[in-house]
Amino acid sequence: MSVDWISRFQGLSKLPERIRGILEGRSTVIDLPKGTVIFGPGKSPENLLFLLDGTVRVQQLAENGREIVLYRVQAGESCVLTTACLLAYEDYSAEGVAETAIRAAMVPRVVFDDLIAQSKEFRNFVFSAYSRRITDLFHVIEEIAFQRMDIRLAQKLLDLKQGDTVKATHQQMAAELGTAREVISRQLSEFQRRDWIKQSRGAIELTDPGSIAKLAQSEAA
Amino acid sequence: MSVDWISRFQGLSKLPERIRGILEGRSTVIDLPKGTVIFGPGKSPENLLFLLDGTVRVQQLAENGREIVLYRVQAGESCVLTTACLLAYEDYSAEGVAETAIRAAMVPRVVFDDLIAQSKEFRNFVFSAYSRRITDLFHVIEEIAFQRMDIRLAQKLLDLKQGDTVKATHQQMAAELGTAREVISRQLSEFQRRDWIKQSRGAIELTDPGSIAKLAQSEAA
DNA sequence: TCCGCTTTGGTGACATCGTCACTGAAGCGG
DNA sequence: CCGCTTCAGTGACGATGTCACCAAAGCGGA
Repeated sequence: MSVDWISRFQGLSKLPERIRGILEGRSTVIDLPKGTVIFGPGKSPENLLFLLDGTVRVQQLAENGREIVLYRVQAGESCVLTTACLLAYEDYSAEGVAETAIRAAMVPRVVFDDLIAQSKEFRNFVFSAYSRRITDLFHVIEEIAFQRMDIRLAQKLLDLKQGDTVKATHQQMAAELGTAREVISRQLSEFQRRDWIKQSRGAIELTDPGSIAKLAQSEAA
Repeated sequence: MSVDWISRFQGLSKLPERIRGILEGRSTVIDLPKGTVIFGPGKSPENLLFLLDGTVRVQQLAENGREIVLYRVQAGESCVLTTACLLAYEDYSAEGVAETAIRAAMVPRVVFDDLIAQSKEFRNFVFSAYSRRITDLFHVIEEIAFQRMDIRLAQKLLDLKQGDTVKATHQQMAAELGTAREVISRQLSEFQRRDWIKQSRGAIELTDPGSIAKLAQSEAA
């Protein structure tokens, strides 16, 4: 499995040749279909993943069926954080789902621990990944607690747009923001009334991204 | 500064003698008065702290003056997480404040990195601390996004009570839960109407902790 | 002791958000 | 075309957040 996937990772480019060798030699590249649950309640993986292609959505489920997206892991990042967490505390309700078909490098825990011990560069990569995630979580908390829903929705639309459309149902947008579907429906109706968007079943076309961006900026930190 | 503070840390008890020696020899025990800002925007410390006595409150400030308590670091835990974060991303608004007078062991970054490299036990301690914090943050997100305010307030009252009273102003309770003072005032009025509490300036006496606990449990995960 | 100031808490009015119940339209497979 | 499921729209109402303002409690100085 000696594919050169390491060079795709910004933070791993400075690894010494020897460490690169270990990481490359003892990892396995795997492909998983869209929708695969990478980790979740009662499903802690034995291996740590480095994401080569695709994205993983990490979300939290509540008892009442509501859910919220915490963050996404993009290609070139690692799932270290949540994975490591699960190893320590098994009893929480966050899960990671392959949002697209994904390709990832799988590294056994022992190898990971070994690399941490041996390479300062690898440590930097890992701790930097943790930091990124934690600041993401801080950001999520700040948004939920203090930001108006219309502004958050505007930001999310810009965040998720591909070209000038967002492919998502109102229910999915609600899950993104941790709110109820009805709230999304009303906000989108209002956006449509202002001619900012055109709605169709399962998709939202941004006809006036400028105005949306203006709203998204209006009180952002 | 060869005080034996390490034995106070549950997770460090299994450290090999050699590692203990390094940690003990290269750390400095310091005392800080109540209210000291340990870290915050534009104030990232050069050293990592292990908290021996007292508690540190980690909170986030929003633009509009609102704030929310993210978690507390108790004696026997380390501030590794947020400290490490700050080293990577300086631009966020969380800060750590000494909630009481505190005593802490200060470890330079280089020593910390060295210990990570050399000791598997130390790595376990650090990663376990990260995991704890991250699950805390997940919990905070879940509470903010999905839980009713009266339930959250009841939980917080039980959490913060010393004896049968909570010493805090309505404003401070609001900051604990990331809400507005008025909301706290109204909820507490309702609790008082039910004879669950007695209010006085800057303090809340829990006269019926049982009923409060019942509410706190009512929909908790 | 009284006065003036700050801090703390109380309240009404209103906007926003979450919940519930229900309706109807859009797609999809027979 | 029919029946089913999924998706979206809506009114009513309770819960929460915001704003403006007031009242009471403490506190320090005259």
